[in-house]
Amino acid sequence: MVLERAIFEATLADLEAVGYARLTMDGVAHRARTGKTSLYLRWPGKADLVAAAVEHAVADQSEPSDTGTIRGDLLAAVTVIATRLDGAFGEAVRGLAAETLADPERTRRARESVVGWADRRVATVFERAVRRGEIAAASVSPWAIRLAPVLVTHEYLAHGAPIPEAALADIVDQVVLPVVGVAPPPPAAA
Amino acid sequence: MVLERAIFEATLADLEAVGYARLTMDGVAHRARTGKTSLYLRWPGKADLVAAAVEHAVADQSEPSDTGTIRGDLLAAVTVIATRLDGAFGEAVRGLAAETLADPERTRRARESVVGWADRRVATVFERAVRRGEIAAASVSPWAIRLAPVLVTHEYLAHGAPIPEAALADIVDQVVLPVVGVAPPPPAAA
Amino acid sequence: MVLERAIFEATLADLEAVGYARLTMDGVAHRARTGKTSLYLRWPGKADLVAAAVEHAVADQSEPSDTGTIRGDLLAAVTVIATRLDGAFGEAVRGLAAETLADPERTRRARESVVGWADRRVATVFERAVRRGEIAAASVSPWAIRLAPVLVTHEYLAHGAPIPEAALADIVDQVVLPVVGVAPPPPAAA
Amino acid sequence: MVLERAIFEATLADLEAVGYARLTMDGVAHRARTGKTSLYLRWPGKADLVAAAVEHAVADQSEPSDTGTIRGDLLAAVTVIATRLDGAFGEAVRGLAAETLADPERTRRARESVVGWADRRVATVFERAVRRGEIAAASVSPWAIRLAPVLVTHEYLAHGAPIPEAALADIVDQVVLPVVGVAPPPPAAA
DNA sequence: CCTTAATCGAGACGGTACGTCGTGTCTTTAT
DNA sequence: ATAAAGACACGACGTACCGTCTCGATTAAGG
Repeated sequence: MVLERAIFEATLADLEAVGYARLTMDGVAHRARTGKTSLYLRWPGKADLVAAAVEHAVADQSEPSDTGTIRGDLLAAVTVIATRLDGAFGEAVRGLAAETLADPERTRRARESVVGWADRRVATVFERAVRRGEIAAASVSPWAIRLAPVLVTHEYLAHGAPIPEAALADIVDQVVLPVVGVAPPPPAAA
Repeated sequence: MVLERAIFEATLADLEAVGYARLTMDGVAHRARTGKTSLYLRWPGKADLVAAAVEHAVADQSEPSDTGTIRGDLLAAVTVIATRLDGAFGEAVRGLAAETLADPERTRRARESVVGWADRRVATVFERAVRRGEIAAASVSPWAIRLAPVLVTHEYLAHGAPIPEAALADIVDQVVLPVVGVAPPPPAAA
Repeated sequence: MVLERAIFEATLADLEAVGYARLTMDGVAHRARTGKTSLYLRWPGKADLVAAAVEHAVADQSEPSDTGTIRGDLLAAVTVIATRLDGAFGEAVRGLAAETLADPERTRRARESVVGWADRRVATVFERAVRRGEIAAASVSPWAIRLAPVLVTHEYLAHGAPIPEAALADIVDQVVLPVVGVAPPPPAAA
Repeated sequence: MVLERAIFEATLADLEAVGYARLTMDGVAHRARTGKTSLYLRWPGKADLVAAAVEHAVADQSEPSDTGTIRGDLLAAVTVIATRLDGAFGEAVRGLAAETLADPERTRRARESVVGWADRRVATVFERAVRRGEIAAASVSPWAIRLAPVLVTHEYLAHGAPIPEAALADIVDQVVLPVVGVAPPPPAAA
């Protein structure tokens, strides 16, 4: 297991260093001070390795910060997503978009995990807002939850990292808050 | 130019046949009955070629169909997007998400064009709805326009093609219509 | 080493089949049931591969046949040279004449080996003749030894294979024997 | 014809600059300030072009210098041959050894011309020696004539240019003079 | 003098081989 | 048994030339 951890770290480091497209199995093995054998014993290919490394990396979840308002919590959440995308995780997302894992079901799960962890954060934010009485429980649907993760991820795929703060605020104010029935704050005077 | 057209057609055909990941320059050249030289004379690599082929393919725009209501028009629009994604275009989207073109600015433009053409369709739908008085002009923002293309594209990237009709309807009813201030129809009894 | 042997055999077979100019690395690799990588791991290019294959092929030396007279022995020797030239070895000679190996010193050695093995055969013939008392030890110089191999090789380069027997006899009777001080036999009545 | 001359000069210049193996039709055309069309209109390929250029170059024959003795004349002759080989002509010889022209008969003639012009020089030297009474007319055979050109050319092919003067002297003293029945001078004390 | 044909330069084209790189399998050596 | 190390078969990459071709521009000869 210590080997597995070293491989994951090497994978993430290479993702960050050269990106998904130029990441090589040889390179990962070398950085992890092991041989390709050890990689192929565990994962059938590059895409599977990257998927595993990323799932491992997003596993450690801290509680989303509580700012007192749904808007503040959402801004905090999208900021976390945007920050993660600006690194190894983002590169993995690009790779998983393009390539197929050996097992189709595994592919589905890996792609799901790209936004899944972010979904859970947003869901927590919404639950808090319902408890606070800021939004109605009925307005919380899977689509409403997924909205923020998807839009931020798309922004990354289309325009790269880092995502400007203004875009994050727009996503929260012009899309997410209206969908859950909260009036966005008046735009600041330009 | 006749050669260029043949290359584009070969590229799209191969995208459809084997997908982006297994598309090869040799393969495209062979199908277009030309040599690799002619490809590299025009584009520096596979990603650039695919980007050009796709931009060429999405260029021919028909007018979005007018069903009489914003909901009908939106459903028609997302269906067109979903249909395009289930083919060469979709495969190109995957490739462009993962790979970088030779020129960064060109990369940005290519990625923009992935949803740009769909944006224009949705914008037309919204303009009609404003004229009909279904929605307020103020509720039409770039984010509102981009919403449908992004969500459909994400659905494709995450779950593959074809996208179920129910998902398309959900995107329209639960996200887009609320954001532009239209009450969605009551859910049909299951 | 078993792989190396297979590569040499494939190289010689292709030399014989298509000649030096149309021998390709791909072709050799395919015939040897290996990949180009394995070729380039060992030799920097086509010329080096062919040089190595030829040196390997001429390495197995049988004792020059002993006919009892210097003239008979020389005729046997030039016949062996001529026979070798009419095959893979001859094609390699053409290639080595025109192309340069990666390493200049290696080039010199490879070109030397083209006639070197034949020199050694002729030297043995001369030693026997000295022991028999047919020729004086003083008349055996490096130039006298090299004479036959060079003339036969030139005949091949200029007029191709197979070299007519009459030409071989002329080389022995009109050039080599006079140089070592043996009167050639009177020309057969035409 | 002025164009033809320019092409020949460009060919010889490129032979001298980069050697036969790396000479390209594009390169010659560019240096001659013409297009490839003009080359292929006249010669079917690189080997034919080089053969023609070389035949053109060796055409201008000066009378072999008369030093008063056969040995001096022979030394002068082999020096001329060695000098020519150390340049474009030598590179062409390498090419013609390896490659085949479009027309086999043409190939034969081209290869013949490599040593043919030198043969004629040596023949003249021998005629003079016969007139002087240095050698017997009977000892002048085609093989005796060809000996010097072949040995010098081989020395070039095997060891490259420039050929050391000592080797040229050895060829004359140890091989050619003995064959025509002239006792070579005693070796100089080292 | 004009025009009709030929030749030229320039370079795109279809194709073959090059030499390199990465993949995923397999073998070897050493625990 | 498992791990490191790396050789191996394979296939795609992007480049260089080949020999063919098309295309204007220029030149030359003939009406």
